[in-house]
Amino acid sequence: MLLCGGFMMERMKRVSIKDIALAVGVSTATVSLVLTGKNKNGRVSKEMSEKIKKVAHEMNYQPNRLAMSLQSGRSQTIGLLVADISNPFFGTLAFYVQEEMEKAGYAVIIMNTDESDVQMERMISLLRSRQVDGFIIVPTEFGEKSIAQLVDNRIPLVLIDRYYPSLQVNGVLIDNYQAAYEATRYLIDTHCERVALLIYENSQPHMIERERGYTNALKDAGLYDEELIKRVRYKYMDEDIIGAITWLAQKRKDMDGILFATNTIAMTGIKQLLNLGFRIGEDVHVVCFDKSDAFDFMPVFIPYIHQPIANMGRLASQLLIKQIEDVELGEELIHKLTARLVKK
Amino acid sequence: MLLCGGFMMERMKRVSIKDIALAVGVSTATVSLVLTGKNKNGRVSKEMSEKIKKVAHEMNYQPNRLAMSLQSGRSQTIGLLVADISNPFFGTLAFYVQEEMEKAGYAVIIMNTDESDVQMERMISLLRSRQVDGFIIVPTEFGEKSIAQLVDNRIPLVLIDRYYPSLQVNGVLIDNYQAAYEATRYLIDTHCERVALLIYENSQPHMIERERGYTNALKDAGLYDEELIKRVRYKYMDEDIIGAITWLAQKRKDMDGILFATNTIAMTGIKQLLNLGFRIGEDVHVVCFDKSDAFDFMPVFIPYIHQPIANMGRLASQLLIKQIEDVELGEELIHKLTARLVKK
DNA sequence: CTGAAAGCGCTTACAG
DNA sequence: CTGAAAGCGCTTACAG
Repeated sequence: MLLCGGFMMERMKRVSIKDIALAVGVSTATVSLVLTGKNKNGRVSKEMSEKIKKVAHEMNYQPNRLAMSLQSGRSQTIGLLVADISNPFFGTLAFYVQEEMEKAGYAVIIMNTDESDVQMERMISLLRSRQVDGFIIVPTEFGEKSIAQLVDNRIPLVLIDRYYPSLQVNGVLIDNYQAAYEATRYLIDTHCERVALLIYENSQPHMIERERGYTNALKDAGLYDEELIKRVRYKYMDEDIIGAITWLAQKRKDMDGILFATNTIAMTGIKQLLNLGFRIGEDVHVVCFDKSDAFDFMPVFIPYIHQPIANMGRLASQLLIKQIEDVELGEELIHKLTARLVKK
Repeated sequence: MLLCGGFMMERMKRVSIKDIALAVGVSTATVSLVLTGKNKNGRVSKEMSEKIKKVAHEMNYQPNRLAMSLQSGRSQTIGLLVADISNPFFGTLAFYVQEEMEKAGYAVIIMNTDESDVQMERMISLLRSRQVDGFIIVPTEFGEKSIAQLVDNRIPLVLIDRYYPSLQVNGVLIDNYQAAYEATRYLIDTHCERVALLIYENSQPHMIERERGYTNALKDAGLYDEELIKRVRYKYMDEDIIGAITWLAQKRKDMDGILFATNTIAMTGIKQLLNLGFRIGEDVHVVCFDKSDAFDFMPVFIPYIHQPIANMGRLASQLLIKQIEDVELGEELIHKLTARLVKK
């Protein structure tokens, strides 16, 4: 029984529950019951049930999830807001979020905020009007208000990679203080005495924590010097980094170590060090956040802080699903995973 | 007029057109008309119209796009299927597709096929049941049947990066033959006489074209040697590449150039060359597809074929939108963009 | 064991 | 100028 023989060349109207009901000679309610597997206590007879399934299959019935969603109030879709999907860190994060959510039957709509608060707000509202069941968000620097609104409205939400300390909301990130402390400590142990920090000029807690880890490690070793902290702007990153490295090279000829607060900063920073003739691992030691494929091509191994991206993505997804499905969540709001320093 | 004062702590039922109608004392039809801007020929009085807008705003009304979609049959959502979102090539592609589709009011659901035909089929069906308006797909090697079905059903669809020659469907990709020819020609001009090719063992047209470009360039120069073509498996890429390079180094000591058919192959390949003590640009010259940040760290510049990813993503999006909105499309089905060889 | 009816939140003829 | 009604494709009490 092929009902769509001659229509192959037209964009076909898809077959609905009604068409099946009509074909079998039964009500749509019965069809729905059978097809959704809610025919528990033998409500529909075995034979009828079989017949309905058979016809549905023959007619190549695909349920319209939009209609199901409208009915149930659940879209089985979540929104993932990242700063930039073309950045491998976020790409990988998206990969694992997607994988984990799909297992639970959710689709993921990914959008880029490009670090803009305005964009983030727009996208949240856009996705809400699409009735997403929840959000996983890498929040922007000054977007606290938009996030607070989600929290107030009890929208299922997990922040990832960064968070706002004032908000009562689930967060998944690494222990940035500990990671930066350990990385700095490593440089000290490598006999660096003048360790610089290159970091975003930015008030986000995860950056502040990294700076605090760096600062404390140096203070604990009696080596702290405020002048060695160089801040760069996200928008003018490249020129600021080049300027900072150049400055350090000229004014601070005793500089012998650098902690790069992000991988992106490290990429440009290391390039500039090489341009200026520094021999990494000899004239200057460096550590950075996150591995980059590029490091494999360096003549010397570049130590880095390994963020467990897969675990971050998976944990965030699991927390979100629990929120959506109203499962008890446990006390802990912020989940700090441990980042490992990889020294080779 | 704030109607939701005390409910802030409950997950609120969102305000609907009905609530507004009730509040203003008018029918839902009128509210809909005003709010969708379809109140052309003064159907609704100016004052009433203003009042409705005002109340809608005060009640913080957000339309439910699911309901709109069910009604209109348009979800304003498209599916983007890539091989792996954590790969920067696809991440960047996704970035531009997303950007372009968003401009036109479409959301993008991104999914990973992981190069699996089965996965691709599953995802297409999943997304169809979510009523996506169209697809942009990086097709898998043997997934022709799933794609053919979309074509038969006249689902708006654009293939990207790869295509199936037998199908009448829009495609956006680079001229792989020309690119590979030019790259190989460049190696010959650099005085290489024994140019190897490292390529996936794979029957996809884009790979075949790359091989054909390579082969013809060498034949035209009278330098072709079948033995210099080494095929690697996607699943066992690393070991196969290492094996291939090692083989070339041992058995083909006269090998003096390599064309890497993809960036991923190049990354491992170059690493292995370095491990074996080859000096790139001296003992052996290489060219590969796509730039990688890693190349900035090489002591010598690595020539690469620059694929115009942004243009590919944008063009694919525009073609898809035209299909969805039934705009005349022009004769050309396959759009081959020119890839540029970057020699520094 | 099965169906008629109401409803999810919208839009769109149709009638007045 | 405005409203009642039907419908998009489902599900879910309710009634029999």
